[in-house]
Amino acid sequence: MTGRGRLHKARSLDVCKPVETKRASRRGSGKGDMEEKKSQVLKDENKPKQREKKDIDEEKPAGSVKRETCALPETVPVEACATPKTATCDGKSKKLPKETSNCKEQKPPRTLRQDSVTRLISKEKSVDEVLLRKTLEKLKIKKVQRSEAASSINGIIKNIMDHLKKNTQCFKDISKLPTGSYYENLKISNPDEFDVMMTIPLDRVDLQPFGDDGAFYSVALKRGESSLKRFMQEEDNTLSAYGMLKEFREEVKKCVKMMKDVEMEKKKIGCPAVTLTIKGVGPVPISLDVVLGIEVRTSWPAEFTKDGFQIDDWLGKKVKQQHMRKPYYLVPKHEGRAMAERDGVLAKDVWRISFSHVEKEIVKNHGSEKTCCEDGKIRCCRKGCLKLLKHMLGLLKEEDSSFAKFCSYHAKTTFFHTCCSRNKDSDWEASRLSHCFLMLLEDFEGHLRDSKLPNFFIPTQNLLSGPSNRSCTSLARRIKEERESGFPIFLK
DNA sequence: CATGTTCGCGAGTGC
DNA sequence: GCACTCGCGAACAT
Repeated sequence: MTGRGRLHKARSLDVCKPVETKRASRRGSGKGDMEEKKSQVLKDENKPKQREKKDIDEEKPAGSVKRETCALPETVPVEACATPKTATCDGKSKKLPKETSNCKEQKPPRTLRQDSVTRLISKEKSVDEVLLRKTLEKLKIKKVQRSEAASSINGIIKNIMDHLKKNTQCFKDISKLPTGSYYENLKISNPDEFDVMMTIPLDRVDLQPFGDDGAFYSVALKRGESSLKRFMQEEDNTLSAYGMLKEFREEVKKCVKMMKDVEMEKKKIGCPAVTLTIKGVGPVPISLDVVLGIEVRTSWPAEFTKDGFQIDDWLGKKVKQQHMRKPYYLVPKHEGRAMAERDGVLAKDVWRISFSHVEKEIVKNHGSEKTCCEDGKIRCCRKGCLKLLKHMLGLLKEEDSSFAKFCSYHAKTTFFHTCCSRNKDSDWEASRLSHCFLMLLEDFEGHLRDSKLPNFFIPTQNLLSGPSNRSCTSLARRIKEERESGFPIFLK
């Protein structure tokens, strides 16, 4: 009854989408009556499909071999990887890259002309390509694991929210904003890290830059009643990040104390998160970052992203404006020593702008065309590339502790920059995974060599100011090695 | 590869 | 305001 009405409304909102359903459009590309009949048959059994395909299939080996990619990594000779671009094993039909394989007469050893026959290229699978796909496969999160982790985490979040709403004054208006890689579908390997911002709405604040990198501010409330009054310092009305986070922490602690298998980690200086560790779910402990945040319900001040966030050519001017009209968030985070002082403000009381919500939004909506990655439309490999980069960085960190200061946010930021310079969906076509990944790596190496990686939103902030130049160049060199030798690191 | 599942999420609704 | 349901998309699974 009401269900109908709802459906209607939902549909009518959807103005930009094509009217036809996916199924319809898929069928729309059907060949003819014959085909249509066939497709009915196919539903029952999908064996008989020779007829017209025949000519095309000519060069394929007998159907016996399906695409089993599994044997590959072991069989890939390292030398073969050294010439990734020209190594042309036609991945689809035979999965063995050995040149000795005799199953067919071998192809003429032609070098690929890049642009001439794009058809061919998409058929070709370089050695890299296969390894990368295999690696991505491994990085997938298992359904059961995800399910267990999600229900555990969701329960905890709900508990905390309920507690804050019922038992506190200052945090009673809180809402949750899930962010970070899990919620962006970029998490790899295990669902073992969750980030949830708990946001308090606030209108009308007065920001004063703290330091000169443009990311940190002191926050003064306008006069008037506020449940946050007790966190305000008398003299200047600034809101104490430290005081508020402390209180927040204590409340979360009260509530978490009752939970089995959940522990709270020690406070980390300057860190806006209350980190909870959940054991007993899945093979590894899960860490849940609960981040206190202030939601400021006004458009971003223009100076925030002056010269930054340049997505005009990638996602479009309109999208950019939409984002800038949305609220922004502040989290209790500072750099350096807590008691460092500037203009009468202590570092421990400053806030950093957070753009997690925008990051999430653009990761989910990452195409220059709105339809990118939708069914039946161009699929891209952007996310795949980023996952691979994150994975590689993780592995390199494991093997060399001097890379400890590099983090996945460096990967993500690099990725955003690369998306801006290669901004068309066709630059990222799914079939060109290895090509795209190589580009991304080269970009990353570039940033590392310069020791410069501007925050995507606040370009005055250099995210590589932490790590030493030495470790930057060393990481760059290491990545280059991997890139040029066909990613042996992924074989382990 | 088509089809089925589950989770995340926004919109809508009813209390 | 809030909690709940619904329908859809993304990603995993078969």
